[in-house]
Amino acid sequence: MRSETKDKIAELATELVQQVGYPSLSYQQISSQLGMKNAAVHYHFPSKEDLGLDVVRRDHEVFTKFAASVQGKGHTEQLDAFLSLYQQYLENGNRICMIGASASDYKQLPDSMRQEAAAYLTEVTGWFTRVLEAGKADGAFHFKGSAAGKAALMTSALAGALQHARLIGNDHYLAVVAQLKLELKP
Amino acid sequence: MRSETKDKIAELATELVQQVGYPSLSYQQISSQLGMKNAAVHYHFPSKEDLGLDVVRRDHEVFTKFAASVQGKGHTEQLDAFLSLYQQYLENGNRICMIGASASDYKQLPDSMRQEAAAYLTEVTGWFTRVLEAGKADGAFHFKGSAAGKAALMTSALAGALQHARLIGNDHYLAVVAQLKLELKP
DNA sequence: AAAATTACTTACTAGTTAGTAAGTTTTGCA
DNA sequence: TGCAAAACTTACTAACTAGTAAGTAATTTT
Repeated sequence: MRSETKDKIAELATELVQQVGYPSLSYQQISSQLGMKNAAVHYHFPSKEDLGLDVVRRDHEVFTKFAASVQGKGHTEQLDAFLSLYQQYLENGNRICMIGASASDYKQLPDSMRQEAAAYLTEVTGWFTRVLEAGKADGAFHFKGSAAGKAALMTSALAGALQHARLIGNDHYLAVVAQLKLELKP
Repeated sequence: MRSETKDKIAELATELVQQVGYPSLSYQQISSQLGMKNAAVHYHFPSKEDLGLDVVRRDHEVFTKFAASVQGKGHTEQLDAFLSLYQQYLENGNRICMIGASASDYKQLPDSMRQEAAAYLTEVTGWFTRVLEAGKADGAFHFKGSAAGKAALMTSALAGALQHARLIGNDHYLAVVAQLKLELKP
């Protein structure tokens, strides 16, 4: 019987980080929202760094499993699957992605979280690069320059679009996605 | 003799918001760094909302003046001027742009700041749209789809790239800029 | 059944936060 | 020179922050 409470804390903390950021994440908010005491959260995650690191790690794992789950599928299909993953954040309370949240909170992050977030972003851009590269080879995608450059552009555009959508509405995100897909057409 | 102190507070607050975000901006940090007392900052900016709103307004004004200053120049030149404006953030302590900072801190922002940031972003995307549209008409730029869609993509990509550069290095931002410029070539 | 481990609660600390009220100094002006 | 307004300082508050030590109840292991 593994710790359900720890999972619940991590899940809520994940949502809160995507909503308000790591610095504004508080033990009080977590404990009250889960109907427990402050110290109970500290029991599972002694320090805030422990909690924050676990949050980023879990989100990283979600992506890794996602990448494995779409492996072998068509390149357009893989891209669409990623886009709908991000779109869920938008529709679920205008969250931003974990990488974007980590990057904007960067200066307040402990080193362990910085490194984990960097590894996460490196893996995502790597995945994008491979999908784009392969998609170009089999004629599914078209773009100028290197796959790595295009991947860098796309990841940053999507992260930025999620954030900008908060300010000027979800249509902005949809417009960015539409433009990206349009430009990838052969 | 206008208030120099108020300007200095606003300037430091601007830098801090771009570094650590609005929620982590503290009167204590500002006052100690400027060699004054907490209450002195409150004298000029009674509430944190007053300060935060002024910070976004001033940054908005900087952009408005920038846009006016490059008006009439070549479209490629205008775009390059904007890019070097952003690149200064990167080189000056890995700041992120005010709009990106506002968007990621959105859930913690008072309404006045949300509205000001939204107006700011609307103005920036509008400026981009006009520059792209005109640049396409005179053959300086090439892109598929609408200028508005391309503008949405570019603003989000640049904001996201500034943030991602914190995690994986400044080369990421440069790669995104290079890709954007490459794709705009006729 | 006893011992030990897990999962908490109670109660607290030291530090930080925005914000305020009242008093003081500095500055500009008549 | 004297008055008034501007620009502060001193001293404080209430609320919040992460974190801890000690105690308790439940569960698991021996």
